[in-house]
Amino acid sequence: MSERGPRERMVFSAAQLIRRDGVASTGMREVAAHAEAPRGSLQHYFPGGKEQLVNEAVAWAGRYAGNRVARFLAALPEPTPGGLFAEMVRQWTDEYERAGFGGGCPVAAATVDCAESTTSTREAAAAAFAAWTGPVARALADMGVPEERTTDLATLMISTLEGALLIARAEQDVRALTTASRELTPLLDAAARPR
Amino acid sequence: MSERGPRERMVFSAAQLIRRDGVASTGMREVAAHAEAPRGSLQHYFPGGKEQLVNEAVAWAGRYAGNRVARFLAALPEPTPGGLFAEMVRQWTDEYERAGFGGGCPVAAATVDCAESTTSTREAAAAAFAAWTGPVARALADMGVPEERTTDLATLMISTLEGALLIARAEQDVRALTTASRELTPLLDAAARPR
DNA sequence: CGACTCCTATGACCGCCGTCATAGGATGGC
DNA sequence: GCCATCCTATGACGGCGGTCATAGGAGTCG
Repeated sequence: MSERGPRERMVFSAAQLIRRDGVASTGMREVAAHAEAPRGSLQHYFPGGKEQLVNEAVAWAGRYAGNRVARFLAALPEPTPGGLFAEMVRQWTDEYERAGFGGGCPVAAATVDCAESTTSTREAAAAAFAAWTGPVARALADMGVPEERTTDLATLMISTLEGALLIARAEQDVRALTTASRELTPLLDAAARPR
Repeated sequence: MSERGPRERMVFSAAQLIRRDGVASTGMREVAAHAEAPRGSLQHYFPGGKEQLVNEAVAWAGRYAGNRVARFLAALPEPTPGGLFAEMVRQWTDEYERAGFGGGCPVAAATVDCAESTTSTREAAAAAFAAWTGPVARALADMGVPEERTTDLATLMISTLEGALLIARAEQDVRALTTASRELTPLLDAAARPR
């Protein structure tokens, strides 16, 4: 994950811990330890305190998810909406089967924990969802989905994925994820066919 | 909400606070205060501590969601899968437009906050999802959805709803919810038509 | 009246957390 | 050598949280 400076490591570690334990249960000391960064660097790099760190972690996650889209497309021999969604789902089923159900989506965690209490974090989460929805919608457009539906379908895909993630984690079973992919594929592919 | 004994009020209050602030940010003292119950009653009724209280709140939420399904069906002149989903979504859009985006789903909150740290709560969340999926699946069966698809479609509906809830809260906009309803309805209704 | 059970009340303990304050290196330019 | 800047290090503080311990009503039944 590109061993950059301690600052980036801390943001990355924060995202990892948040997606596992939630925002409130993730301590600053814990982030520093996980990043193998000095505790004193926290207040140096993040004078805005935990709020700033969390917001940057959320933003990082949004960018990461958005960037993944291009990689998924590259992996598909023939890009289809259903194929893209299947890849998005597969990223998670792979992780869960390989490493267990330890973590969910950090943006979801931040939303659940901070939506009501911390305005700036809620806004960061909204921005992260936007940074994710945008590339997905553009990809759908490239596949022939009419412009007026690209954003709606992208939102649907991400909604379904996020919800299935929750259920999969609760059940410790990828069932909800594979079901989501299977059931949604026909609808998505139908939207790409010119009518 | 049926002014029952203090015990039930505390469970109900816990669910309300959890869905607003998450599990970790909800204090026991806060629950007692919200329920207008004496603090000492907490350890009396919930000797298992916070874990027990949270688990009961999650279970309560699951039962509540499951029971709602019958009410939604009763409200529909002609029951259809899409109509049921629209009602499920409408419950949330109504709340958000009436009372603001203060709360999400308590089961989602518990999953995000406790899935990795507290096994019993994760199991309670899985049970809550099951208590919700069951009635939905049975309703779909009654509408003519083939048995082998009822559970899958019910899971899809709840996945999509949960994810859209997250996005709606982050954006403070019901857009994701209405989109989910609109885009999923054709797929759901198609499954009810005998082929 | 006494005893017993159920519930309430309150204060104390200990641990964790975010933050602040302060000082100690390190590095690079001059 | 010296200074400025950037980063690191560490201890302390105040607050809050869950839990425990202990005791105080409040009925009820014998």
